[in-house]
Amino acid sequence: MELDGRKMKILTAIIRNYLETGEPVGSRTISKYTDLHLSSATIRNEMADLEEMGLIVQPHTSAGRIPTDQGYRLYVNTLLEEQGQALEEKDKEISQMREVMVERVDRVELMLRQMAKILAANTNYATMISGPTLHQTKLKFIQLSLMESQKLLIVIVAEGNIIKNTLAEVSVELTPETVLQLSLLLNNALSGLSLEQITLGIITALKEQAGEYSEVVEVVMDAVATAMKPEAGQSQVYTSGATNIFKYPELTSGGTATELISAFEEKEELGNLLNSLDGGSTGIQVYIGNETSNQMMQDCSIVTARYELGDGLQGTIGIVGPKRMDYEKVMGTLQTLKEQLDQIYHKKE
Amino acid sequence: MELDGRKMKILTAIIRNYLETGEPVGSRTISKYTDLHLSSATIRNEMADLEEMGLIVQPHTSAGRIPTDQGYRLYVNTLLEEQGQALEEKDKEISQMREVMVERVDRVELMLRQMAKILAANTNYATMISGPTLHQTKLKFIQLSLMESQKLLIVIVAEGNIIKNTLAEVSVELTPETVLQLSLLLNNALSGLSLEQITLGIITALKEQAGEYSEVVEVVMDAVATAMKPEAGQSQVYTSGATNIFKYPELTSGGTATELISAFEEKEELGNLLNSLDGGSTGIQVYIGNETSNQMMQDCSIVTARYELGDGLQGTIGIVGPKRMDYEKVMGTLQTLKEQLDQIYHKKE
DNA sequence: GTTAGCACTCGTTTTGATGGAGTGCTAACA
DNA sequence: TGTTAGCACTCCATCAAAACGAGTGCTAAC
Repeated sequence: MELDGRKMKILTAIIRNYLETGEPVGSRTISKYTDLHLSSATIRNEMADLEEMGLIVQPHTSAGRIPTDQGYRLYVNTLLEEQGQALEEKDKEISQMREVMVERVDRVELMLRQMAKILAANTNYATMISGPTLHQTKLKFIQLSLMESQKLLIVIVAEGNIIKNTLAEVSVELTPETVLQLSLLLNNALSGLSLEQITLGIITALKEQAGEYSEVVEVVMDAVATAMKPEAGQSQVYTSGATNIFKYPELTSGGTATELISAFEEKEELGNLLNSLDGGSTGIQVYIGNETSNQMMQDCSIVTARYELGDGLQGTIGIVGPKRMDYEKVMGTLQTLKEQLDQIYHKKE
Repeated sequence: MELDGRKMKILTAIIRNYLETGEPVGSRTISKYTDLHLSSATIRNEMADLEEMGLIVQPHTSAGRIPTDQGYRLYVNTLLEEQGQALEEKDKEISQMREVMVERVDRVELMLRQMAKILAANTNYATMISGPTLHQTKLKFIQLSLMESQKLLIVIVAEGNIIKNTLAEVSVELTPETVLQLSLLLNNALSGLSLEQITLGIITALKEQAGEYSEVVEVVMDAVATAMKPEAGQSQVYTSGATNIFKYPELTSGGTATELISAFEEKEELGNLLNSLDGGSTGIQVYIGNETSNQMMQDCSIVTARYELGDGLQGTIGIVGPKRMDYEKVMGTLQTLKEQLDQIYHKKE
C-alpha cells in the first residue's frame, strides 16, 4: 500500500485536528474538513488503510483515530522539509527576545534564565536550556590573589567572558610578590589556549619554572580543568514552565507528570538528557516519544535547537510538551530565536 | 468550658491519628487508643465539646473530626514548649548532614543545595532554603583586573568567602599601573567595612583621591552595592522535593498544587515569602494555614528556621507541607540541623 | 460520670440504564 | 472501479438510583 496525496492530506488533517483538541478524531469531522470533499464513509475507508500502515490507531473500537509516533514522525518530517522556506514574521516574540538579549550581554546566565521564561510563556510548554559549556573555548586570563598567606583566590576568565572562581589552600607560604610572578608566568604560558591545547608538557614546564611553588601551579591547573571541563556535572540547566505539563491531560495521568516535574526541579537528569540529544547537528531536531530512549519521556515530544555564543560556547535549548504539541509553531519559534542569537553574538565578536 | 487534661489527651490523639492517615478520625478509633480507656460514646461527648471550642470540626455531618488551624496551633504550641527539653538522638540524618557540610566549606552554594535535597528526602515535604544574604557582612577584599584597556573585571570577596564578580566598561583608558594603584586605594579604604559603614563621605573622598579615574571608583562602588545588597532580588533560593506535594491529596486537589509547584520552580516569590517570614526571631517557627497571610499557602503549614554562617551571613530554611505534617519530626530535624550549622561554622570562625 | 443501644445522616461505591459517537460492512450508484 | 448511503454493532461516558457503611447525637440504664 502506498501513501498517495489524498491519504497524506487526510493524515495531516487528522493530526492537525488532534493537535488542537487532544481528542480522537472521527471520520465525520474530517469529511467536513474544507479542502477535501469526501463523505465520511470514504474517509473511513482511507482511515482503515492509514491504520493498517501504522500511522494512526484507535484507542478503542468505537472511537476516532489518533496518530501513532510513526504518524507524528511523518508529519514532522514534512514540516522539516518546508522549514527551509519562508519563515513568516514573528512579531511579539522577536521584540520580546530582542529586549532580553540586548539588555546585558555579559550576564549570560540571566539572559538564559529569562529566555527560558519567555519561551515557556510563549509556547505553553516546558522549557529547558543547558547553559553554555566551555568546550574548546580559549582561556583568556587567570587572576591570582592572595587572601591569607596560604589561601589563594583563583579567578579564571574564558573567552565569552565566562568567569569562574575557586578558593584554594596551599601548604607553602606565599608573598604578594611571588603570587604576582606566578600569575605572570601562568598567564604568559596559558592565555589563548583551549583546554585541549594545554598539554602535560606545558604543565611540567610550568612546574619546573615555578620551582618550590609548583604546588600552586598544580592547584591552578586543577581549577582550570574543573572550570572548563564541559561534562562537568555542574553544567547549569535553566528551566521554566514545568507546570505547563499540567495543561495536557495525557501527561497528567499516572505518575509521569510527577516524574517530569521532579526532573525539571532537580535538573541534573535533564542536563544529561539534553547533552545526549544534540547529536552534533546544528539545526532544529524533533524527538517523538521513545525516540529519546528515555522512559520518562515516552509520552512527550522534545524539540531541541543548538545555540552558539561566540566560538566554542554552545548549549542546547529544549522544549518538552505532549506528542500533540504544535510542532510548527515551536519549530518556528526556535528557529527565529536561534537566528537572533547568532546574529547578535556573532556580530559582536 | 475549659480544656482539662483528658480533653487535651483526646485532642492530641485525634491530631496524631489524623497526621498519619489524613482521614477524619471517629470516636471509635480514639476509644481504642491505648492510653485512655473510654468508650466511643464518652469520646463522642468530649469531641462535641472540643468542636464547640473550635479545635476540631467535621467535614460533614456523618464524618469523623479533623483539627482546625486553631487545634493545630494548640498542638504545636505544646510541642514548642517541650522542645527546650531533651532532643532524642537523630542517627541517619546527622551523619548525612555532617558529611555534606564538612566536605567543602567554601562552596556554600553547593552545600545549601545538597542540604535542601537531604531535608526533602528525609522529611518527605518540600524544602526551600534562602541563600545567605550578606547583610552586615564585611568586605574582605576587592580585586581589579584589566581585561582590555577599557574593560575591568571586578572581583569582590566578602567575609565568609562569598565571591562575586562583575565585568564593567569604563570610558577612560586604563593602564595596569593605574589599576594597581586604584586597587590599593580601594582596598585600604574599604576592606573590613560592612555595607552600612561605607558612607557617602568615604566615597567622595575616594573619588577625589582617584582624580581622573573617579569613574572607576563609581563603577566599583556600584558593583559592591549590588553584590552586597541583601534585598537584591538575586538572593538565591534553593529548593528540593517540590513534588512531594503530590503525596498529600489535600494539596493536590484544585489548582493549588500547580500553583505551589510553579512557585517552587520560579523561586522568586518563595524568596520573598521566606524573607517576610523570619520575623527577627532566631528559633524554629511554625506557620499554620493562613498564618503566613499568603493565599497560596492556605492549605499548607510552613516550618522555618534561621541559620547563620559566620557573622551577618544568614538565611532561612523552610519546610512546606500539608497542615497535617509531622511537626514533631520536622521541628526536631530543623533544630538539629541548626545546631550542626552553628557548631561547624562558629567553631571555624 | 460512663456506657450500651438505636435511629438517623450523609458521603462513597456499586450497579444498571441510557445515549451518543464512531466504526465496519454491505449494497447501491455513477 | 471508486464513492456514497444506510444499518447494525461496539464501547465509552454520563447519570440516577440503590446499597453500604462509617460515624454521629441522643436517650436510658448502670
